[in-house]
Amino acid sequence: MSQKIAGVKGMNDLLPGEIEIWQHVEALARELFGRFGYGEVRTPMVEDTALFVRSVGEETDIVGKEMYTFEDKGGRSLSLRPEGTAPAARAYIEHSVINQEPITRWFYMGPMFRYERMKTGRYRQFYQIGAEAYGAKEAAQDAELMDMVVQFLEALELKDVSLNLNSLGDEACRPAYHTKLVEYLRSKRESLCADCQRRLETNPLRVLDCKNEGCQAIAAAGPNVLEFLCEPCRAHFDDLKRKLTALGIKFVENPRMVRGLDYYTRTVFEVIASHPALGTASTVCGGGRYDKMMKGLGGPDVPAVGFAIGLDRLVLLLKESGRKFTSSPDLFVAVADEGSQTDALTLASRLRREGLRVDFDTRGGSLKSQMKRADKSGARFTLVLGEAERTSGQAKLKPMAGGEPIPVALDDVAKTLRAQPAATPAGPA
RNA sequence: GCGGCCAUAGCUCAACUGGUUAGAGCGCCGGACUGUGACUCCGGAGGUUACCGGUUCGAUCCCGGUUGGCCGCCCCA
Repeated sequence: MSQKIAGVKGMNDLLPGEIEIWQHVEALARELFGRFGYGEVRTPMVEDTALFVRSVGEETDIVGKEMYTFEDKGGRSLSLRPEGTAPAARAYIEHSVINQEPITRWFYMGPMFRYERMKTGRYRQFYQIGAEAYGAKEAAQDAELMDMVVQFLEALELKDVSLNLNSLGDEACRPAYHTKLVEYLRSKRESLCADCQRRLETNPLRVLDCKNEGCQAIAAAGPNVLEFLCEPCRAHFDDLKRKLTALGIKFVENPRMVRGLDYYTRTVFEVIASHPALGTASTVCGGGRYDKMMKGLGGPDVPAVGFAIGLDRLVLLLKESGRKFTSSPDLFVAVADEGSQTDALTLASRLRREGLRVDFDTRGGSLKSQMKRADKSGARFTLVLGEAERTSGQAKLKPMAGGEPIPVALDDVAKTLRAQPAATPAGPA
């Protein structure tokens, strides 16, 4: 017996029955983002490793220990993309888009890869839908982007989500805050948890969102990043809050929210969904402004702001909602006798050409078994084709939810079926 | 990367402290009803008990390893 081959750990198959949810979310994103003027881009899933090292940051966990990095046969160091912002920026630079238009709005969707310990809502191949706006440093751009996220989540009918907002300042004010924070945390070192004592040296900002109660109290009493913002950063943040309010977008100002990627300046935001099905994977969207990244990658000095939505987590929430996303056939064509199979196949073909969703059991078999299949398919109507129908040219549309069969000419099936009122949701007990 | 829990049919789960041929529900296939699904009844297929090794007269059960899944930490979407 040959060995069974299993899928790679942390990388999942999506089959019919579940894929419809993904398609629903993706279709909605394309439609809605298009309304906002965002165009879709597709970049390769593999990039030069240096792209991520220079943008995401060498010291981040993502680059430091989670990338799928390998050498190709030409000796190049390549990596499976762990996120989508850097590849999009690379494409933007490479195609000199800045010289063609002053403002560019892009979105993308597709798989990302991080070698991590798996959990609910966290996989090694996971999917993001992201958007990036290049060329506008104004707070209005941040606000428009967040409006798009909010409208997207609303359209998905997701409840219990909250938008967290913060500003990390820029190169003019962040260093002073950083120094002050480290100074303060050092003075409280003995009271911090073991993890935070380590973070103090590696990534002091991370102490701010430690779950430990003692650390939270210490962080809350420490220097507030928002109080260290320089005047331009302060003005930008205030402007953003005013515009969000004008848009009717509720947000929570959270001066202790930090993000794991190095490229952010000024605005950072997260959308948190509180649902038990997500466990600790409650962040469904994260984003922010990265005004310095383009230049850092050797491109033009172009400001940018973007976000990424975790599609896997959205799908988990939609599964929990119990909503149905599958669509059923309009008609099932059943064959009464073997001699009618070719005509049935031809009929099904014609009706599909006319736009109907038609199911048909190509194996034939007893009429009873075909009826069972028709029932299971969820088809609205079943049409039985046999010798009698072929000679008379007349058949019946049997409503699977119950009721009287509707006489129909074989030449008129699509028209007659479309004229039928939608099935009544109410059924007998 | 660290700590803990778990793995039996396609799915959800049984099988007293180690003891004959590993069961049920759902699903699937067929029949009762030979041109009509659902409800009911009857029957059938489907398992190397995740994998490898050990202890034992005997292992689904005990032990070790591997792989995979879940939870917390870390981190993030």
